[in-house]
Amino acid sequence: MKINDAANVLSALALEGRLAIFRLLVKAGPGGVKAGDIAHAVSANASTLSANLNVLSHAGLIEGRRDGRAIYYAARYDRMSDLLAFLMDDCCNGTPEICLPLINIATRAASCAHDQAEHEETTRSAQAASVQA
Amino acid sequence: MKINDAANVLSALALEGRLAIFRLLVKAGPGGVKAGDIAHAVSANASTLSANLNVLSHAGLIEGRRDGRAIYYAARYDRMSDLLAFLMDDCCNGTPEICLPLINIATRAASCAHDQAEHEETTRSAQAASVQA
DNA sequence: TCGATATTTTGAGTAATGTTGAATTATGAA
DNA sequence: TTCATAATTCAACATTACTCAAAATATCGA
Repeated sequence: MKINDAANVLSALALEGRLAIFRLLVKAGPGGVKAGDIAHAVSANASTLSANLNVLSHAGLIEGRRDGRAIYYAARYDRMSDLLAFLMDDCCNGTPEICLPLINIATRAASCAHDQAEHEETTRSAQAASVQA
Repeated sequence: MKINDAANVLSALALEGRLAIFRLLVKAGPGGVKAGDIAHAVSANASTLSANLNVLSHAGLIEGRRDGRAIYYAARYDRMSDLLAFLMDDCCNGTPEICLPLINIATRAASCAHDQAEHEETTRSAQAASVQA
C-alpha cells in the first residue's frame, strides 16, 4: 500500500459518521447490511448516507451488492488489514522495541482469533500471549 | 477511546503530508526530530509544517519539547496503539473468524517485536506465528 | 543589547468537504 | 402498466481545511 492510498483510506474513516458506518459493517460480518437499515442504525439522512457509503466504497473499505431493491453493504477486511499493516510497518522498520504498547494490542487481537478458533482457556491464553514490557 | 476521539486521530493522519510527518517521527524514535529537519525531510513550507504539527499534536499523536531554539517532535506510540486497539475491537466483538487477514498482520507485527527482543531464528518464528486460514 | 536562527502566529485567499431536499433511477408487486 | 419502495444523483449552500507570505515570538551567541 502506498502512502497516498493510505491517506485516502484514513480520510474515508476520518468522519465520525462514516467511522460509525464502517464499524457497524465490520460487526455485521460478510453478509452486510441494507443501506436503509444502516441509515436507521446511525440515524442519517438518506442522501447523506449514500454520499458517505460512496466515499467508503471508493476507498475500498466496503462494497455493495444489490439484492432486489435493497443494496447490502459489507466491510472489506482485507483492505482494513492492508491499512493496519501499513501503519505498523514503520514501527517494525524503525525501533521495534519502542512499539511494545502497539505490539501488545496486536497480540491481544491475535489471541482473540485463537480463542474463537479453539474455544478454550480464553483468559489464560490471552495473558500468555501478552508481551511483557 | 471514544468514537469521536478516534475520528479526530484518523482525521489528523488523513492528509498525505501529515501522514508522512508522523511516519518519519515513528521511524525516528523517541528522541524526536527538529521541526526544521522535518520540514526539510518532507519538503514543506515552514508555516504549513507548523500548522500540520499542531494538528498532529492536538490529536495526541506527537509531542514537542523545546531544546534551545529548536523544538523536537516525537511520536506518541501509546496514542497510536490506542487507535489501533479501537479499530480492531469491532473485529473481536463481531465475527473474529472473518478478521483473519487482519489478525495475521497483527501476529506478524508481534513477531517482529520478538525478533528484535530475542535476535534469533527470525524467519522461522515469523512463519510459526502466522495463523493459518 | 543586538543580530541571527528556529519556530509559530496571523490573515487572506483558495480549495475541498459535508449536508440536505428534490428529482431520478431501479426493482418488485398488484 | 401502474404504483410503491429503495437507493442514488443533482444542485445549492454552508462550513471547514489547506497553504503561504509576512509579521511576531523565543532563544542563543557575540
